[in-house]
Order: sequence, then C-alpha cells, then structure tokens
Amino acid sequence: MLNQTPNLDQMFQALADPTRRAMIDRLSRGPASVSELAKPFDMSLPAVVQHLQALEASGLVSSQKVGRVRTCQIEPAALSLAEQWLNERRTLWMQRLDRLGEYLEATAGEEEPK
Amino acid sequence: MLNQTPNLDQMFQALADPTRRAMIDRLSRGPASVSELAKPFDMSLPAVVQHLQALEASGLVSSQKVGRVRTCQIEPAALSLAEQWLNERRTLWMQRLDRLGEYLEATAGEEEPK
DNA sequence: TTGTTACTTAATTTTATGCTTAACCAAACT
DNA sequence: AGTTTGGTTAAGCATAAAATTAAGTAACAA
Repeated sequence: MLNQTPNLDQMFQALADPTRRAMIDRLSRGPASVSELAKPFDMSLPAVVQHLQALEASGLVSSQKVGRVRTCQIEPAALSLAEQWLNERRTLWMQRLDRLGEYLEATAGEEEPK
Repeated sequence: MLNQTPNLDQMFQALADPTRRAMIDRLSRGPASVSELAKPFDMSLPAVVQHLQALEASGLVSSQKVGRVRTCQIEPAALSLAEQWLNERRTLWMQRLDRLGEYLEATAGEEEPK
C-alpha cells in the first residue's frame, strides 16, 4: 500500500532518531523484513515496529505484508523532498553571498584605493 | 562564535519543527536579529529564543551579539551535511533499482520469449 | 493438530519538547 | 538619572515520544 502525504514535520522527525536513520541506511541497500531490520538493535520488537511506523507515517519508507512477513523499502521520492527543501534554502543563502561578494569587489578601492 | 560539532540527530530534530523551518527560511534570505525572527510568530520571545537555541546547537544557524542585538545567519555547510546524508542513501537505493532493471531486461525472454 | 515464527495490540512508564509567565540585565535614548 | 528596547534566565506545566512487558493473532511447518 502506498503511504501518507509526505509531510516535512514527520519526515525530519523520523530522521532525527539514530535507530531510524540506521534502518534507512539498511534499507538503502535493499528491501528487508521487520525482523531483519530489528536484528542489529538491542531493543524489543515492538519498539522497532514503532520506529518503523514513524518512518512509514512520514512517507520515507513503505511496506507490504505477504503471508506473515512484512517487507519494507525506501521511498526515494520522499527522501528527495527533504533533500530539496534543504538545497533550496542553502542555495538561496549562497547566491546572496555571491552577490554580496561581487558587490564588494565592484566597489573595492572607491573609498580607499590601494 | 562558531558552533557545535554538527550532529545529525540535533540537525534533523531542529528541522522537524515548522517554526524552526520558517526561521531557516527567513534566514536563507539574509541575516536577522532575534526580534526580527520573532515578529512573524504568535509566540513569546523566550519561546522563539529556545527554538533559536535548538538551531544553534544543531549547527544549522550561528549568531553573534553586537551591543544588545544578536544577529543570526544560516550555516550552509551544516545544511549541506544533512542534504548529503539523504542524497547518499537515496542514490544508493536508486542505483540498486537501476541494476535490477538492467538484469530484468537482460534476462527477459529467457523463460518466456515474446 | 500442535508448535513455531513473524509480527501486532495494548497498557504503562519515563523522558523530552514546546510553551508560558515572571523577573532580570545591560545597551541606547531622552 | 530614568526609561525604553532587545534579549536572557528560571521555573513550571501540558503534551508527545521512546521504550518496556504482557498478551494475542495468523501463517506456515512438522
């Protein structure tokens, strides 16, 4: 089943937890079942599942259940959305810096010529 | 003063709040004082300052005080770090998909020739 | 059909967040 | 000197988040 409207609040919230980032990291190497995802963590299964729910609610991960195993995978479009948000703000700032630099260069030596 | 070791937990945590994202958005258009940043929000000044502290602790924003006004600006390198983390996982996943696609294409028609 | 595997649900506890008000401090006006 | 402006500190409170244990369900395997 496809998921939620991707929402930046939930996405960044999901990414703020090291366990959840480790899960995304694992999933970036390919799909995995809930118990495969749980294996590396010293944590109860329900806790892992709650993290997974946070990831799914955010849209970053999707899953489907076949028989009794739930298989999870990354939702690259959602990752991309968060990425873009950051990129837009950063480049806006950097463009401003560039213009400021050009201005300073252009007006250099007007008040105090070398 | 330059800030914290940028830490993904704190960065994504900082980005998870809409007020804080709005502040970054504002700062992407240029530096601002604390009260300028506070103006758009229906919220006490101390609350705004707490958000600002979260942003500074994460490394996403830095500030310096001159006289009695504190001026804040974006720290583009930190934004870039979060961006990269997302990008690396997403491209890893997508490369995997590509290889899978090629494989399927290469083996197409071996079992059921059109 | 009995047991095991792979989750799922529910209840509870602990800790962290986001916000408020009140009081305070120091720079800049008048 | 007295007042306003810009920000800081501290205490308290309500809600949300992260984890636990205990109990339950459905698929598959022997």
